[in-house]
Amino acid sequence: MKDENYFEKVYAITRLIPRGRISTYGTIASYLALGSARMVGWALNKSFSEERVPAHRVVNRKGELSGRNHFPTPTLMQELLEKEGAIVENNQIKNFKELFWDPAEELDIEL
DNA sequence: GGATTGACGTCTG
DNA sequence: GCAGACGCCAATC
Repeated sequence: MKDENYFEKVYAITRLIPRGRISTYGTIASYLALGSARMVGWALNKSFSEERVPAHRVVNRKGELSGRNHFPTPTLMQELLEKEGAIVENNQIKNFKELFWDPAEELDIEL
């Protein structure tokens, strides 16, 4: 029973994302030293079956809602992001830079 | 057990 | 600056 699986780490980080904040696969992957951003996407894919993880707050490096197609409804992701104050246009977050959240930042505060 | 795919990222052209 | 190809690591077929 490896509780310390890489996807559990991703769950923790994704759940720690504050409302109105957004993170990226590469940042999380780099922080968790997963070695590949794809691992993050994979973990989030399982997250739907595991627990309620705000995966809609996690987007690719371009700030694009790449995973919206995997949501129950392709519009759900955008709806949630807009509801949290994010400006989504053309399946891409306009104020992505402003809403960008880094796990290291949160860790720095905890430390 | 091998080959392909996958919610991505970085490099080269 | 944009487009295309390769690389990552794991799970699924």
